[in-house]
Amino acid sequence: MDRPHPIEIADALEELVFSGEYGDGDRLDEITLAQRFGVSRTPIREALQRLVASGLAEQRPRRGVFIRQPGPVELMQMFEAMAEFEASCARLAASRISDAALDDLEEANRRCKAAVAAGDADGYYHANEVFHHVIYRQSGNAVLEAEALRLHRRLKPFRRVQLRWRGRMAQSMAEHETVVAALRSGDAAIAADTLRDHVAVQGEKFHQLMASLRTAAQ
Amino acid sequence: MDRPHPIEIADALEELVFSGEYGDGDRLDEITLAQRFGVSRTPIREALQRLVASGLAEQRPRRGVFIRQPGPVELMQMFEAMAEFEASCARLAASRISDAALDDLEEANRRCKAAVAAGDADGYYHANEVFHHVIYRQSGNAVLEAEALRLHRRLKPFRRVQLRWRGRMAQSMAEHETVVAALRSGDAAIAADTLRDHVAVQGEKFHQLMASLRTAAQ
DNA sequence: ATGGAATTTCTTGTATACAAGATGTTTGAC
DNA sequence: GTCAAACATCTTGTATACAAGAAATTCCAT
Repeated sequence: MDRPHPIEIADALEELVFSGEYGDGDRLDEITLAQRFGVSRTPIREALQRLVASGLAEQRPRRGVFIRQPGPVELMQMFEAMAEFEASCARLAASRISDAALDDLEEANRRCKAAVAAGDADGYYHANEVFHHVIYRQSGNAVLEAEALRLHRRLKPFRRVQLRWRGRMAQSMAEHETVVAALRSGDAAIAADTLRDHVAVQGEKFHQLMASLRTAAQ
Repeated sequence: MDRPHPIEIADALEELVFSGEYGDGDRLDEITLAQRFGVSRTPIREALQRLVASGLAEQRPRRGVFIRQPGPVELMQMFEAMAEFEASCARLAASRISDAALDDLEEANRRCKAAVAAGDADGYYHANEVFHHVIYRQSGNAVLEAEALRLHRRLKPFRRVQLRWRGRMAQSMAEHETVVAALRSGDAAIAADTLRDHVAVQGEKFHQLMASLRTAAQ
């Protein structure tokens, strides 16, 4: 890009954080970034504030802004909150979802399964994402949808570890189908509870992985 | 203040929006604000970005930032989302709340009732706020708590209209007590459902008010 | 040699100058 | 008189200069 907009810079920085180029506690030097993106400090500072607002970094006055990767505790809380948000979306969607959206969910599930069969990790994640996004949308509540999307996006880098558990995918697919069935029959409670557990399990699995890594490191 | 920090400016602007000095669609002129706060445009721009990030204003490129008061539809969605957040907090709090916090909830209820009896509107709102904040905190989930606080704060100016309904307060208090009882006995479902309805009713009432005002205006 | 204080350097925060786009007005042609 | 185009003005966006506080280094005293 010739003269990147602050919002583009913020997105690029986000990508750098997600891709692991910046780790927890790293300071984002304004001058360095200004040179890197070929702009002055002003738009860089705007982009940094955007990062701070999104919770990806924290600002210490007169010190600078620092990358703030969530620790194990906060991550668990994020997964738990995600589970609650999704449950809420499912609950509301149960009485609002359109037939077309139900078909979309089933289509997404088909693609998920196909991707699993083909060993296509990217395909799986994309289809899985579509599945969840459709439910957010069908909550019929743009505020809730936006919050769910935000947290979902934030947790994206941490969901990948799920792959490590053999057999989890099959169960995951079964849960998806239970959710669709509940939504089709308008059963709000089952849809909500199933989806809540479905997401919460990801948090559990992640927690187990963290624990095992921690143990292995010692 | 001598040289207000951008964050202080943002808070002040927020107050001006909540107090009604700025209405929907008003443009926040950088130069005017700079003179008003006795600083240059730079810290003003930072404060404005903060407002945009919090959803209170929207930025149109090369046009400026404009106050964006939520319309009736978005307000209903915000109340609905708030109800879901509170239900989630209550659900989690049911198995995590401390005895001390339960006492705090009952104390808050006592103050609520006393304020109602004394016709002390401010006292009522403060005690009511404490009640809800304790539940957020006792969810044991800082992420969820932060989201709930954010939305609660955002809806603050719109909750006041509740006063208009006679008899609502007594029912509201009864709902509070049902919630406390459910939390004390660890009944997550009842706590969640009661609190959800408790908040959702506020949205309903608000909607009715909006509709009546709309009708009256024609 | 080590602890501490002063100074130097480096970084953030603020002000101002400049660039570029958007809006509003004036002027001219039909 | 009306429409359109050019121009003037105003506002946002960016760069840079300057101020102020924090960290690091150096220097001195013990």
